[in-house]
Amino acid sequence: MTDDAELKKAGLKVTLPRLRILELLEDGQESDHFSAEEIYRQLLAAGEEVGLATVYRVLTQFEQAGICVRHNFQEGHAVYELTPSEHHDHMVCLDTGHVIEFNDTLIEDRQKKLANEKGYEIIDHSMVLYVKPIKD
Amino acid sequence: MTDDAELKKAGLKVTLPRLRILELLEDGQESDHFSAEEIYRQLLAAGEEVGLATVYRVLTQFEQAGICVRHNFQEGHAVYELTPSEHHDHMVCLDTGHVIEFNDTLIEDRQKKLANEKGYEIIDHSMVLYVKPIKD
DNA sequence: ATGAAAATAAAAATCTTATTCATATTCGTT
DNA sequence: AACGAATATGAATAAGATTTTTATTTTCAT
Repeated sequence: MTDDAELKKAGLKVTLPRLRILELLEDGQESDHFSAEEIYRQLLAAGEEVGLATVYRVLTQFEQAGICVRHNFQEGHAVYELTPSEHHDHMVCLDTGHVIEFNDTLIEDRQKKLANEKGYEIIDHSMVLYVKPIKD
Repeated sequence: MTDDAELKKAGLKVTLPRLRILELLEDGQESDHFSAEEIYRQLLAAGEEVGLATVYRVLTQFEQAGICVRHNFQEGHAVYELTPSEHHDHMVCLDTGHVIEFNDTLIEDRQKKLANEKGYEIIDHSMVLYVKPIKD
């Protein structure tokens, strides 16, 4: 689907800031998770005249529309990534800050089971492994 | 170990704010995870003359000393609990805010295995299940 | 008891995110 | 292609959480 259509489907008017932010998220998709501040600086660096308030507003709208998801790692600010087609969890390398995505059905199933045993259903979950490279 | 000794062992001078905050964490241990603001209000309510800045400072020191651990759930502020003797993860009820602690070695082992497969060792991890009661 | 080192309270600063508001842009209808 | 209502924008400001600064007070080894 085109970015244009993606925004319309979400009931959002097609504006330059929204297109640029969506493109940014799509471009970096494999490499990175972005903070609002990072997106803001990249837009400025690219010559866009955008306000930080707009970045936050748009990211919130994207999140509500299901276009992207927000993660609260431990850096004191949220990071966003395009909503992945398949759910995944994260490893964050404490040395490099690199983010690795992974998915494990064994864990997912177990989580459901544990919640059910306590009388709950899982609405959402977050699992982040903070790791360092094994030295050998 | 006495609170007094606990502080000294951490290289922290024994002061009233530190004792009071430590007591608070110990008292509520089973029931709750506290935000800095909550601790501050409880101390004020108890007649202590303590500054919010001190609460934050002391909590940070406690965390560095390993006395307590900080969690970043999704409420916009961190919560603290005494460092548990056995590691556990959390379910947070989205209806009531209630926090349930649990531990599952099956998941823990699997996490280690997944990290190792990618060439990493786990330094820390966080797993939070956001849940709602099953209606039947 | 004394004094150096460390801790405190209060205020102000910071950082992240949200809101207000006057202006500008989108887009369905002419 | 222009109009106009609805919506979006940017700048400034506000709000909430946490940290830092600074002058004063407290701890604790002597």
